Amino acid sequence: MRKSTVPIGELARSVGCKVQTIRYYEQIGLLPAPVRTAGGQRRYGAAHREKLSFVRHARELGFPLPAIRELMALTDHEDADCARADAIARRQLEAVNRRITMLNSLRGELERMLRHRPGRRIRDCRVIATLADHGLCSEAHHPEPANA
Amino acid sequence: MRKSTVPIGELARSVGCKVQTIRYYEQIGLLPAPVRTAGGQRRYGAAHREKLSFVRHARELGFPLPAIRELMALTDHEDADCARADAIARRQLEAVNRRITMLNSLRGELERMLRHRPGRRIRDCRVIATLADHGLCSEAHHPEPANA
DNA sequence: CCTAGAACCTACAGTGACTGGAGCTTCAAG
DNA sequence: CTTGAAGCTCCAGTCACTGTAGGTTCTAGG
Repeated sequence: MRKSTVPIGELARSVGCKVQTIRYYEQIGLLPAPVRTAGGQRRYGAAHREKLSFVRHARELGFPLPAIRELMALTDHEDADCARADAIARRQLEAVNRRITMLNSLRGELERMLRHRPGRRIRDCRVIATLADHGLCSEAHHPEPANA
Repeated sequence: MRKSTVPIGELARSVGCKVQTIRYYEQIGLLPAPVRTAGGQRRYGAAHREKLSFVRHARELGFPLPAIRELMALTDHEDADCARADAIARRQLEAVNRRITMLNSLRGELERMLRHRPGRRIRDCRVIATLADHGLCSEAHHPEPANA
C-alpha cells in the first residue's frame, strides 16, 4: 500500500486547527518542514500528523510553546527521564490553579457589583461607582488584568 | 492652595501601573492628553488620576478596553441609563464564568495526567502519552487554548 | 486534453494589551 | 552650576496566532 500524504488543508481539518497555524509552527521550528510537490505544495504523512496532534493537545491544556518544544524534545529520546515532563505539567497545573483562584475572586466582585436594580441613572450606578472607587471592593483583588 | 500636578512616573506609581501603559492609553485615546511643561513633560491632575484609576480597576476585572471606553463615555453623561453599564458588567461576568468552567475541566485533566510515579522513562510516561493520544483524556475538553 | 474553481504558495502585517530599549532632553536637588 | 533621575518620541517586541493580497498548483469533471 502506498504511503499516504495529505495537503495542509486536510491536515488542518483533521487536527482541528488553521492552515496558517501549521505554517506558523513550521516557521518557528516547532514542526519539521514537510515534503513538497514539484509545484511547491506541502504534503504531510502520519508522523507529522502525530506531532501536530501532540502540539495542539498541549496547547489546549494551556502549555506555552516553549514548554511544548521541550516536551517534544523529550519524546525524541526514549530513555529520557520522565521527571522533566512531570515538572512541566506540574508547573502548568499550578498556573491553572492560580488562575482559577483569581477568577473566582473576580467573579465574586462582579456579582456583588451587579447586585442592584438596573434602570437608574449613571450617577446612582453601582457598576460605575465600584469601578471609580476601589475602596468599594469588599476584598483585595489581584492587580494583574484578568482576561477571561 | 495651588492646584497640584504630578509627572507621569508619580502617577504610574500611585495607581500601580507602568509609565508606558499611561502613554499607551493616551495614544489610543482612552485618556485625554494632559498639560505639558515648557520642556514637554506631562503633568497630571486629580481628574486624570481618577480616570486612570477607573481604567486600571476595570482592567483588573478583565473588562476589555472597548468596553471600558464605553463605560467611561457613560460616566460623561449623568443622566445616562445605568442598564448599559450593567449589560457590560454582566457580559464580563459571563465570560469569567465560562473561563472558570473550562479551567476546572483542564485542571482535572492535568491532575489525572500527573497521577503516577515519576522517575520512569519517557516511553512509559503518562504525561507524554496523554498529550500524544487524545483518546486517553477521560472527558472532552474545549478546543480553545487555555492560557492560564 | 482542457477548464475551472478550490486550495495551495509567500510575504507582510494585524490582533489585544501592553512592554522595553535607543538616543536624546528636562527637571530638580544639592 | 552639576549631576543623575526621570522625562521625551520613536520603533519594535511579546505571545500565539490570524488574515489578506496577489499570485500558482492541483485535480475532478467534461
